[in-house]
Amino acid sequence: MDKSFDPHAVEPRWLERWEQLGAGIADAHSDKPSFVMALPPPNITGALHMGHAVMGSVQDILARNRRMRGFEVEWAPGTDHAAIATQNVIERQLAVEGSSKEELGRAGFQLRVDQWYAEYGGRILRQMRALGFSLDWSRTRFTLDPQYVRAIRTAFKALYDEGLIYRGPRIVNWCPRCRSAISDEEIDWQEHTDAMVQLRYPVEEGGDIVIATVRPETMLADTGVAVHPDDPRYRDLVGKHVILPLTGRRIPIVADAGVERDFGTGALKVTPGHDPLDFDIAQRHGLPIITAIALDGTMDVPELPQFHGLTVMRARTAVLQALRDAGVVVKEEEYVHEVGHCDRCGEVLEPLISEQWWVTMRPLAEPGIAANEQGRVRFHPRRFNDVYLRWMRNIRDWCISRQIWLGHAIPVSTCGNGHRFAWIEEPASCPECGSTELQHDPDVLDTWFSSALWPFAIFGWPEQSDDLRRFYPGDVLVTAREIIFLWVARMIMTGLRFQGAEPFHDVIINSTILAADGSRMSKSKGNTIDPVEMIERYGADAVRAWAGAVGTSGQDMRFDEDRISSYQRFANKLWNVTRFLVTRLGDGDDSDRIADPGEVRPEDLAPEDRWMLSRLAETVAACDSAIEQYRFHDAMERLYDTIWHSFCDRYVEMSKARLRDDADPTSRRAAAWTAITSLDVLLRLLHPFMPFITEESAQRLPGAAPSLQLREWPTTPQWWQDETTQAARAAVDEVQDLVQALRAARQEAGVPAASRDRQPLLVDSDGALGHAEVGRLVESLAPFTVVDSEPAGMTAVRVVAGGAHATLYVGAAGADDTGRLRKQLDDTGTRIQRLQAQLGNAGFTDRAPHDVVEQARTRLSEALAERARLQQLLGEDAA
RNA sequence: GGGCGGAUAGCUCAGUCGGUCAGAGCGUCUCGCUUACACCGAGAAAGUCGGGGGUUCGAGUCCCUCUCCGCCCACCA
Repeated sequence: MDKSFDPHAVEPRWLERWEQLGAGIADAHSDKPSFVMALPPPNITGALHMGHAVMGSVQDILARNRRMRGFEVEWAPGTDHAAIATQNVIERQLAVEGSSKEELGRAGFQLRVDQWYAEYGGRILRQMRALGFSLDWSRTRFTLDPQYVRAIRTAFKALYDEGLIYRGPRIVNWCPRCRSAISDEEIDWQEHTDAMVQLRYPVEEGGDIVIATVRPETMLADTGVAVHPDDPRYRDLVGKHVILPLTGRRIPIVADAGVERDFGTGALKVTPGHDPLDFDIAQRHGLPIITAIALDGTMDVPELPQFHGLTVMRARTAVLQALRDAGVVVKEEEYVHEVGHCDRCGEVLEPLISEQWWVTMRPLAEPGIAANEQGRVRFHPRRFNDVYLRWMRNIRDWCISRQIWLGHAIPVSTCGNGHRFAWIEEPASCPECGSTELQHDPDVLDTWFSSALWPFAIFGWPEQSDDLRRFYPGDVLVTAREIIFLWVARMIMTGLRFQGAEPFHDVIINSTILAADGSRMSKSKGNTIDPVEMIERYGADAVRAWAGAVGTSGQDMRFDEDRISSYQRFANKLWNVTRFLVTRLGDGDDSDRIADPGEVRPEDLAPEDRWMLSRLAETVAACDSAIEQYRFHDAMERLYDTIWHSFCDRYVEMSKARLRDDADPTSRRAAAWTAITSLDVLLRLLHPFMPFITEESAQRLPGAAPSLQLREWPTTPQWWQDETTQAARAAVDEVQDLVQALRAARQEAGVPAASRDRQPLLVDSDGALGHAEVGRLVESLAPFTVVDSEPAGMTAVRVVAGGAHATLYVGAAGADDTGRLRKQLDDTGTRIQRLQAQLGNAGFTDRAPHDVVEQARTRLSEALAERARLQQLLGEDAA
């Protein structure tokens, strides 16, 4: 075995082995209980980022844990076509090449898209494989697969026929760059500082009214002025008309409760064609809608040639100047507000009127709300339940049409006689009148419409396949906070609508990884971290262990590379303790493998063996509880601590002498059995977190299985926690406390902390183990030689640690231990005082729980014993 | 404007029912290349738990309030 763990030599071997074993492939016909998760399909817009690594690692912890616990685990991978995002990426690429999608044409563009998906889709899947994710690669899906397309059309047609999908002119968030509508959830709000201007509109019947706006250019499309009905300032003006400057249009003043009296001047110009609130007001008052901005984001006002064709920003300046010239500008001031941007391309959105397809959400949301309220779908951390419910309760209709090239065509046609119908297989003629003159709807669907069907579409729906029957509903979803509305909520709604059951019962929101300076990671800032780079640097196990340790708090987490490297060292530690056991216990034939020590009788076990078994039992219980609560960081920390500090630093150190060739055979076999058993249990517990190193180590154990994934999850026999074991556990803990105190005292006495000179040591207390045993264990952990009598010519340094005390002897340096003992006595005294005060308080003894009071009593008696011992030693000095 | 989250050692973070909860890793300092591991070991220093009030026998933990960060939602133009 190599002296240090080399992840890059080991990882490919295991990836191949798992593949050969088909470890991740689920059997739809097995009689095991199933456990199902769908991996959130990454967008094929580039490479993986740290978020994918965290999300996937968290899921793989569960997948491997459940597999070892006897579940038929289906963890389904796939990728998403991400229409707008991908189209933007490719268009940008074309622009760099001096080309464009228009130049390529539809077919040429599609070719380009297919190439892109083939190249990057494959790359993303390979990256996830490199992370060791035990996904079911045999069921890899893509949202553009023919079967998947069928699912989308089936869902669309069902909702359409039910009347839940409709088409209509509404004000939408329009992205002039993507040339498409987007949904409310795809808006990226950013703070802008603009000028708020007040304009004086003359009232036809005399006087005027001053309105406030940050978008003066839209006044060209004003069709009214609105004030609050209860506003005394304007009550007399309601019903009158203003003459709109620049255009000369005569528009009414209306009263609408949607107007905020306290904002601006309390009077609002109504531009229904370019503002959502104004659109609503216009609807309520029957005001006409005028469009002044075209789909490309330029002014569309042919009757005003001085503005026609200008971009919105230029028009803003030009119109404002014209208004100034006309003398209607009353005031201009800076104003900070939120402006919507396209979250795919960053362009400022333009609210405008267009014909779009919509889904009526309310009837779909109701069952989704109930599912959460009744605890059938729960979010972790808990607070996300409220986030989900608030959105669901205020849900609005969903704009699902997009005016782009890439994506799923809306499966609707209109015939020459005006009949419109949805279809699953595109028909040759109109089902109503037989007309063959069919017009295919030009729009495509919002990508999230297809994603919303993921949990059942991947299993073959609408076919009633074996997979669908077996793997729906699933169990757990692990995903990022930012897509709770875009994706999670919609999956719940479609699952309930089309399958009659929620797609999962637990939703784990994983942490968001921020850059080291606390800012968001983003490609534009160039501060993203590629997980593959981290794997190259530290190994996949280290990246995954880190992900497990930080992934489930659901909170923001600053990226900390040092923390990843600490898990690389941990892997190396584990590797080396395995290597140690192999060299000590290797079988003769094959020096790379540990020999089977055979059965061991419990009565042959030494106290430290039982101490270790007791720790193991605790660790298994702690891991189980942590994993069941999705507190993976607890499990990871616990394993790190038990493996490094209990097993390596303590147990193996205490057992080294017994593991030598020349040790007593019975004792040696007991130590070997305990060490091997411990390592075996710990490797199995750790496997979901660090699959590669654990597999590689486990291969060295006697009777190793081809993969840990085929092993059972560890359980512990009752006797690992019985009375004898508990007693041994306490006694050995006490020895360790004594050792620590001895080392500190020795250093204080002037012996370098790391000196290997073995000082003589007189063990004064017997403890539960007896003199000889305590002496043996102390010698195993620290550089002391236990003696029977006080050696001559050396200075005694007395040490008291809880229930134990000993005297060590250092060179005649004249070290004085009374100062230290006095200080210890003082500390014990204050501890006693505090405990006595607490126990003397009736409020405490009466109201605190019994075990807490008992604990305090125990601590007090321990402290009293320690004080007595200290006083005794110091009293001898005085005498 | 409403809501949520965070503020704990120099740094990154744990801390569940209020009762050994003042913790880990990294970093720093001392000392040691002890044949598993220097990707290591032994030890040490280091925190008014953001500020202020309150509840309680007892508060990092519960309540109120303030400050500073971050996020989500929202039709104040």
